[in-house]
Amino acid sequence: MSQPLSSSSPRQTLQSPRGTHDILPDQIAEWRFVEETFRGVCARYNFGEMHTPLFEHTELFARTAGESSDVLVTKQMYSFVAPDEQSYTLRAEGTAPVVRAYLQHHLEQQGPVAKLFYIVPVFRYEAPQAGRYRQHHQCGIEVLGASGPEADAETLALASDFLRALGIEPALHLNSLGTPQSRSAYIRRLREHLEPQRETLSEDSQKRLDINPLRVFDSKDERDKAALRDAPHLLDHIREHDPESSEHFARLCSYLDALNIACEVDHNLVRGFDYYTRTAFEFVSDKLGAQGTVLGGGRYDGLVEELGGPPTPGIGFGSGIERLVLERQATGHEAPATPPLIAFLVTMGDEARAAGVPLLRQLREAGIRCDSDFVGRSVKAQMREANRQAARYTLLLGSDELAQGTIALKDMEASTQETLPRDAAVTRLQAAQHDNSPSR
RNA sequence: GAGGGUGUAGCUCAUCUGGUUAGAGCGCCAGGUUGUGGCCCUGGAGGUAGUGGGUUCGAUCCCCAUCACUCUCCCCA
Repeated sequence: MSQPLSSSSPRQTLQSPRGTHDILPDQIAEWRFVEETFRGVCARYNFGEMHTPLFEHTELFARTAGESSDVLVTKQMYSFVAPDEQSYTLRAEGTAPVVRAYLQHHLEQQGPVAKLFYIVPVFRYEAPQAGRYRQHHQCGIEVLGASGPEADAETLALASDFLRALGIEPALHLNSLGTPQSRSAYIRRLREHLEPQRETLSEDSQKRLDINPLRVFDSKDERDKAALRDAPHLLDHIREHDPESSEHFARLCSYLDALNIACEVDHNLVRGFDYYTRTAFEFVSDKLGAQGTVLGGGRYDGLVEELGGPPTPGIGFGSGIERLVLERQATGHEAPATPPLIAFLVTMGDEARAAGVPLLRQLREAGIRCDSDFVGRSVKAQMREANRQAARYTLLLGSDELAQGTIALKDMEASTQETLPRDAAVTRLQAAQHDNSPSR
């Protein structure tokens, strides 16, 4: 296809940047459906929608990504220096900006718990792949101020309802990460277990062993899996040494049971950063290849402090809209049809064409969804267009009708046509529009 | 960042081991009706074969590079 120009040929067309995508009119219904479904579920759970800026001070994401992490900070962020010589970064994840706003606007003063949701684009410089893009869109929620497992249950109930409303049922994977204290004790144990087998690990995992041994669990390499086969499980360690987290997990499980939400404990489900605590979960599809996580989240009781706020527990999730759409397509779902075009105006001759301009406006003012030809095509072509647009009715305006102050109204399905006064036609179309409007 | 696959009209694809003006279906436009759609018929527009090099008498077809897409590792949504 056409190529991005390399400076000299101004006539070549540009493409959207790698890993970004346009969403065209024929796909927008599906997107809207996902977004509106999410808004609807959030409304029922009494979450408040919010927007945050597309870019933030780089420091915000640098802090949540952790100084030690080579993941986000080094290469994966879209950072730029503005004319004020400060470094800014395009939203690299959903949670940090919300927490920043929570602190900045003192939402904690409005009550003990803040329940927030958002639908936003997220930018990361990654190698594009199926279900992984450089700009993707996330819908997510954050519950700030509640530490008990009820908040975890609320979060998972909302997530589950959302996915169910979309008609998809990915598997819920659940784990507990304990607290930074119990986790670091566990990491020591894990390191002791893996260190002797160092040579048998994959190259990646040998590095992980030094930086964050927990991450070895992420690996799909058979050698790593073998090394982990009889490694101690984080959850077992927590059960033995972290009674509070253990209790939290047990109660959450019983809530999920009461909510009829099936889940499987996944000992390989881990997170890299210190501010993650206890509950971690992912809804994973088996139809999406390597990027199967359709919704992921967990508890982050240490994050608000990390961002300079008072100790505040938090839990939330993010869900990739692109992946939700892929999953729905993979399971044969289609967005509800958009409301039909009620009327298409066909004009004959210059005079009628001119008269059509105000007539169209009158129809729109009457609430009628209608359209017309804009390139002066033949009547036949205009009729074809009306048919292509699946218009319920065609309005025909020519010199005869013009002279009589009437208009011809053709029912495209029944193929019947009658000539009637303009106002009568408008009234008729209004009724048709009403019948075809989605009942609310 | 590493590795594999792909790249021909708007879309989906042909073009048989490199050989004259690169084809089809769908879509689009127009005609078949002085003012009328869906079906049908006819005609038309639209491609320097992603791009740039190379090999060759000759390349859509072979080689190299580059770009894009795609899949996997990695990571996450």
